[in-house]
Amino acid sequence: MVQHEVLDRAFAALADPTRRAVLVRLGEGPASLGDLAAPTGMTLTGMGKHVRVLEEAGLVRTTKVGRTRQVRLGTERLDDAMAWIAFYQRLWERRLDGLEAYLTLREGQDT
Amino acid sequence: MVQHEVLDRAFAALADPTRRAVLVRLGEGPASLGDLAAPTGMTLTGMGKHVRVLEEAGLVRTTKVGRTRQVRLGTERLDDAMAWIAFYQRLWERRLDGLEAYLTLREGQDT
DNA sequence: CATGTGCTGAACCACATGGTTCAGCACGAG
DNA sequence: CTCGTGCTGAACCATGTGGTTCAGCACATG
Repeated sequence: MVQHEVLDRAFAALADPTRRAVLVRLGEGPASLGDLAAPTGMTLTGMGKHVRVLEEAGLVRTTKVGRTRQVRLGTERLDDAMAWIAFYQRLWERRLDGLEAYLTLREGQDT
Repeated sequence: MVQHEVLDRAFAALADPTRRAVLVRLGEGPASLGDLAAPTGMTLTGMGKHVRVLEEAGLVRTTKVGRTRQVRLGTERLDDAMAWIAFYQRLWERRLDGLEAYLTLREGQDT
């Protein structure tokens, strides 16, 4: 099941609203760094850092086109992240079915 | 679609291998802080911080039982996190079907 | 009641993150 | 060739993170 570092980077990358916004934006098609920075009011350098984080997490791929850098989606890692959640979630679901029932029962009874 | 802060916390919480391990461990049933700290070789205080992060992210619920703190799963937020990924992933999939085809085509042709 | 154990809070540390400014490189257009 | 634009790198800053130690509170047990 997937290396830890991979998940670390992927989840960390997703933990920032600016970066999630970039991903959403990229869903509409590739964009240059400037395109991505403009709507946020952030500096190019700032956006550059975010994009690098996304790239190192494998959520995005970039290529230099002339003097602009094109950024586009690369969803493989997103699959990894979701796979992790999905796997354990399913595993837990069964547990919780029984557990929740047990707890609701207990909560009714004082201590 | 889910508040940003909620996702921030959930993803950030998942971005640490220690915390993911805690979640996995809790899948086997509730545990005390000490139970969780022991196998990691971490101090109680350290583990306490991790658990607090998980709790603030809504991934875990804790209750004080006597002088020990019982930690157990609370998967609602995990649903949120997965929902976000799943939503956009599906949205992107279509895009990428076309896009990837286009790109593979281009890659074959020199520049 | 006395004591040991489990947790909590405060203070501290090193390092990562999210952002800036400023200087400069490199490419495309005139 | 020259110039403006888009990006990049370095330096810097404030704040957050992941961990520690140490002091102390609170509960269960003898």
